[in-house]
Amino acid sequence: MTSSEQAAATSNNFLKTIIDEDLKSGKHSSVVTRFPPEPNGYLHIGHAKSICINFGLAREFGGRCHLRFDDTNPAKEEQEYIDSIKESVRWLGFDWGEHLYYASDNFEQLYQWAVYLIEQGKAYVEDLSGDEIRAYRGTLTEPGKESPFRSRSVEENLDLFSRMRAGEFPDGTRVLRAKIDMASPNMSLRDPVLYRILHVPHPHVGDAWKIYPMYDFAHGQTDAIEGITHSICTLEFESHKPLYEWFLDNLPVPARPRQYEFARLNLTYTVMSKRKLQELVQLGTVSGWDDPRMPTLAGIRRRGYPPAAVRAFCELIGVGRSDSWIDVSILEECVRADLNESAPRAMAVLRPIKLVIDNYPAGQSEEMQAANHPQKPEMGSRSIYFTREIWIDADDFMETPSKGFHRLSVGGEVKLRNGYIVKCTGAVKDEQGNIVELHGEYDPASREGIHTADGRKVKGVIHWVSAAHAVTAEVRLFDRLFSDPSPDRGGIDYKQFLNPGSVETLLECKLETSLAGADIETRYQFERMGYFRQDPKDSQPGKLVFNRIVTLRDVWTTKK
RNA sequence: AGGGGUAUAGCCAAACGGUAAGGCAACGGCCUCUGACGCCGUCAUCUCUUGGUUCGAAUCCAGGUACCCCUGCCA
Repeated sequence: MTSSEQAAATSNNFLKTIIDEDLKSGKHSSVVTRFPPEPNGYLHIGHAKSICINFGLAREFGGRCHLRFDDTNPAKEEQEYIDSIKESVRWLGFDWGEHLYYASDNFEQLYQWAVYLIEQGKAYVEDLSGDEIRAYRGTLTEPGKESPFRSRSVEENLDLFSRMRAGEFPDGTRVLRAKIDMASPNMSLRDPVLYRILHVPHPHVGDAWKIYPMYDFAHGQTDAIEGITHSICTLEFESHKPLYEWFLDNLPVPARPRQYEFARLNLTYTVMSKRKLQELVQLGTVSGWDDPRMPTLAGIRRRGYPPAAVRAFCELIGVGRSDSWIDVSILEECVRADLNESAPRAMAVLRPIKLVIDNYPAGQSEEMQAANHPQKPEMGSRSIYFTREIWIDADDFMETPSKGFHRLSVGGEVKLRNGYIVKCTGAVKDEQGNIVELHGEYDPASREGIHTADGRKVKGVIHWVSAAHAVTAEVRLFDRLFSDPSPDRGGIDYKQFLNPGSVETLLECKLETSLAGADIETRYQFERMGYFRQDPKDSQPGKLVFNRIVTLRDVWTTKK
């Protein structure tokens, strides 16, 4: 555990304080939370925060966390989303055990409770149209007025509601409403809609229902049925809390859950709304929901972010109630911290230029051992090969070096990582003056260390790959999807901030031979270049494709 | 006749009337066969603001200010 994780792990937040007190006072004997997505899209990094909070709290306090699909609006929901949500939660490292639930499994109970409310004179069937309901609702500063249908008899309401269920009426013709207070300053208490007619099949319960409960009528009661003790949601549900409690107060529910709200995650340089993400997919701006540049869990998974790094990130950013913007670089830093520990090192040349070692015999090949991790000998080593012709990165050569550049230049020398010190003796150019090949000489006595035969220390160490042994691969370098820190700030079309250089595809990269048989899941550090993993969709044994997960920190190029 | 929230460093964030944790970033320096990693050090006389209570206030009280959420038959 790094010091940052330690600090974060011990750091307090208001939810832990509440649970701690509830447990100590005996209000609850154990904690039960739930992660309740609607299966209407793919999960993103913002959901990861909620997943980590809910499952994390349950884990920390020895309770349990349910996975519950809040599937009350079949018009938007699909089995595909149910499957992908389960997969993403598992990928993140959480397990709901036996506790997989669907709000729709409670539809009959919810219906009975609606009937109960009607019998109590606390709900009525509304015949007003949607537009009329809106007009009657009033505004933020003016009270609403009561519907003429508000005073229908219990008998008529019961009859109409059962006929709604039976499918007698077309969509949109009637709704069931709670009779609360049309003058409440809280809009959600102005006779909220409980049920609407929807002749739409449901992904989980099929075509059993023609009416479906609204979120507000389902959520709290479902929490109560499942025995949820702490129902944790985001801040925008705060104004629904009085309604959440109104249902619990007016219905014979088996338990009394409490709702608590936290601030949702905002990340810089990306967009998080489902609508915008969907638009990027539809427009073809990205290759799909799992494009490695997307903030979706499917995307960062494909990109290669380790789930443990995402968990560490969620722990690090904390839980509060103030609107906050987290810089993506913090997420990236968590990814680096994780990968630095676990990723085996390898050498790969991304923008190859040939270096011919003139004093090395043609046809000779020397096998060398390279450590897989500089600080972890237990991770072993692999063979690399030194030959007369090698590839080095074009970025590691400057004909006339700028101040502070300590890589290769004509007349200069560098250490070839895990190999020899080599001195550049010249650059070959084509007619246009482009450098096409470098020549150099090696020092046979310089295998160990970075000191020359005469005791000088070379400043630069660069990576390289034997030309005779290299395997060619495609490498995709990703950058932020947007060039602005908050592309979805109001007023301006977020698409105008799209970063045209968010992906760069390099087709002729030269990798060391050990990478030819690389495991598809293994994440590597290509030394000095960053962390990489094979693209799980596009990489094949004969045609390798690597994704750059994240760069290394680089003070040299950021300073320039 | 509006209501409900939130303000602590560049970004997060702790503190629960006892004298401003921690992380990220930044800036110095050390180490290094990755300009990586690691290590050492610096970084709020002060908590949006104005008053008040108190021996003592980021914490309590009163008044301002800024931002967020709420007028779906979405969740």
